[in-house]
Amino acid sequence: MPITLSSDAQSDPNAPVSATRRVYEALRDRILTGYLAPGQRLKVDLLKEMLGTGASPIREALSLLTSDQLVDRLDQRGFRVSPVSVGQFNEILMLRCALESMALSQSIAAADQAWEESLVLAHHRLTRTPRDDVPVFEAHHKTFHMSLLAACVSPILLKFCDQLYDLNIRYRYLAGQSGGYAARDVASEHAAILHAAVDRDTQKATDELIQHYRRTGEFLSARLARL
Amino acid sequence: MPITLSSDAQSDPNAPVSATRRVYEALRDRILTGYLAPGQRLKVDLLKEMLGTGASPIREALSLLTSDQLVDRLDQRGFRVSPVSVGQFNEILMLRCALESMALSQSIAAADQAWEESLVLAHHRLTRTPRDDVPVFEAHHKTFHMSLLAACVSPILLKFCDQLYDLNIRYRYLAGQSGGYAARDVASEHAAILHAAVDRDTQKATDELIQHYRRTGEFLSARLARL
DNA sequence: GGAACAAAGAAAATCGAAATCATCCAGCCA
DNA sequence: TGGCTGGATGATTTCGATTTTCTTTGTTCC
Repeated sequence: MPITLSSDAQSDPNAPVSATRRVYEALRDRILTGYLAPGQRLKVDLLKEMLGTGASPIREALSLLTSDQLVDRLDQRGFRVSPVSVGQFNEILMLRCALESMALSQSIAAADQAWEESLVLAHHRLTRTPRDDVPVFEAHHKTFHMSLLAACVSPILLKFCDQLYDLNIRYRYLAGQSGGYAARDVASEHAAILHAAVDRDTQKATDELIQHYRRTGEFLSARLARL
Repeated sequence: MPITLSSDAQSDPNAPVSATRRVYEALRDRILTGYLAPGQRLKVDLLKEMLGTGASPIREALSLLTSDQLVDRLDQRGFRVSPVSVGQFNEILMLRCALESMALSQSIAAADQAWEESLVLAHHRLTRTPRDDVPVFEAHHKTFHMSLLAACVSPILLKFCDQLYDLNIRYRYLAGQSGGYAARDVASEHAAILHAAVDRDTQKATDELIQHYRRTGEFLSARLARL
């Protein structure tokens, strides 16, 4: 049983959720956490049994994951988990620095009180979650980073950032969670970003954010090189 | 019968192409050209009849188009063509300037002779195509712009640029093709970009490219405001 | 008269089976 | 011996039908 990342809250909790959505989220979790390994073939029959549903929702969910770059569609030859590479890891790092800088600047420029308060809240929850409660910690971590950008008025840019965040998470799981964060003072990096954002200091906030990503990137690179 | 944009050449021309891919390309053309109007509901039964195929390929193609931001999936209530707005048009313009600058810089930095030659070829074909042969002109126009970026070593960035290009095209069709290009000397703008790129003048090339987009953007904005 | 409710109709989502396609291996020919 | 053709097998893709869900309309009750 893979760990779940519990994402994308439904607007109406008791609304009937489609099988496609359930399968989509289940498969995404399994791919991000590495339970489904990079490069692994995704046979529809096996997934049917694994998830207890028919072929149609499976294929639709796989199609959705294709454009998230988490699944490759091999025309007429099925699906597979997208492979990973050091090159792609560096590419994601570069793009996150570039795009999240833009998004954060725009977010701070359009900031209001509600944004500021939800950001503080997200940070508080992050600090209060032990790192070893991986699913909850990861959920709060993503919420914090996305809250930083949330006031940005560019939905497409936000979608790109969200996608890149998810792509990056795979590499964090691949490198192994244990010891990864403990070795650095990540909490103070988060706090520095938070304070700069709350102070509306665009330059400092984007600098701290990029430094945060670069440090994590160097750390993960070293670990990934050993795989 | 909508105009076709004839995209995405198959690697093997006589390979059996899946119904899903056919439907995907057909629907994408119809959405980009405006044959399927923004906001219009996409009933699977109607599309089945229109494209002469079953529900599964239709739904899969619609799922793929969802992540291209050309189709909205309304959970349990079907699909619709993504709506358009002036705000989104400006957002796309902003993002294209930012992302294509990055991609073009990287492309020129990694440029080799093969890239340069395919770029010259793409430009030549563009200049030799009359503007009123819309499908061919549009295909060559996209090929030229993508050729500029083609040496960029960041596939994800290229995918984002490609997606934004397609999103933008919708607005060009919406504003109406006739008179749009004739009113400006677009050909010389393309030539300026080409020469700067061939000269490996990164600064000039990105400047010209951004100016090209901004001028087109202003022109289209004026026309879209009248709709 | 208005609102809540219920039933009928339409549409979407899903399932199970049939058709299509790729792969693999044996047999054959050069 | 090496390469090619041709069928058998397993997987993918697709279709037709069923089930579930949403929407609309008509009704009843305040």
